[in-house]
Amino acid sequence: MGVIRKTKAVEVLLNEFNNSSTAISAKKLIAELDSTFNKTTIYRVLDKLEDDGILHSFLGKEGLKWYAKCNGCTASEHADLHPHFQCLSCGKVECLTVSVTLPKIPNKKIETSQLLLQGKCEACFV
Amino acid sequence: MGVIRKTKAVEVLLNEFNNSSTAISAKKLIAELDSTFNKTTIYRVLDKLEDDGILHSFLGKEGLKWYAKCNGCTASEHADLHPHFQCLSCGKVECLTVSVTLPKIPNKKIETSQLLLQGKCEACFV
DNA sequence: AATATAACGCAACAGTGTTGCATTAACAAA
DNA sequence: TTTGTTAATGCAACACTGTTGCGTTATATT
Ligand SMILES: [Mn+2]
Ligand SMILES: [Mn+2]
Ligand SMILES: [Zn+2]
Ligand SMILES: [Zn+2]
Repeated sequence: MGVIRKTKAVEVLLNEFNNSSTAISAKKLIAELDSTFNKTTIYRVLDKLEDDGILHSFLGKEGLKWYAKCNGCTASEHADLHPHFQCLSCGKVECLTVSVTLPKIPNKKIETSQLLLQGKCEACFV
Repeated sequence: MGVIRKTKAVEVLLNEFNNSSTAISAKKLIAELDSTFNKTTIYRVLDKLEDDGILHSFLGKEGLKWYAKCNGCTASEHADLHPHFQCLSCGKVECLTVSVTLPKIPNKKIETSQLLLQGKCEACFV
């Protein structure tokens, strides 16, 4: 991939992620930017930014697709093996910087994994 | 919940799970039983069996819904906190009986978690 | 300025799962 | 066994997230 043009949509979406400390769902971006960009454009830009190693994606509750900024990823190597957290009260989703020790599974070759923790974020469980 | 009638659909679906050591996706059940039951019926029976603590569900690759037999769950208490494995070659999905040690997350109250391991099953990585 | 083509908007579609409603079947009571 | 209650079913239409094809527009290069 690569060769990405600096269009309005790319600029606006990158801004969203640079100004956010949390992950953002495609659904929310579409809702917010509905009047500015077609949803197809949003999906395509997110796809491309992921291909280019700028964003990574994962599935949250109900199979919704979430995106967040990558940390030192390139188009050829994605290292988004960290777990994610989703608050069941406010819906906020974050990348966690802790590392998980995966269980040893005999007779299986584990290539990747996804861990989604759910519960209450600091603001919600007081 | 509870008060479940022993209908054909319930019987057939329970049989599917009793004869399978792996998890089964709603998608596959619908494809297989298409000529026998309406997909709505299948979805509803699966829902109900889950409510009654007989099956548990989780999301696999691409957000597809998978079901598997529960082990000592009741309608009031579901303990399906085990991880799941999905083979990226043959698509097979299993419940894993290992226990995961969740990372300690400060300032968050973890209530539940989902760990999906992906890779190659024994039959596929030879 | 002219050109190449990536990115866009739009409409239609794909796939999984849900809902409303009339009909049928399970089960208990008579 | 017959009757009555209502859970379960089939069907069609829908909801929702995400995708595809294609003609048009905008970006970047020459
Ligand atoms: Mn992340
Ligand atoms: Mn399981
Ligand atoms: Zn919260
Ligand atoms: Zn396999």
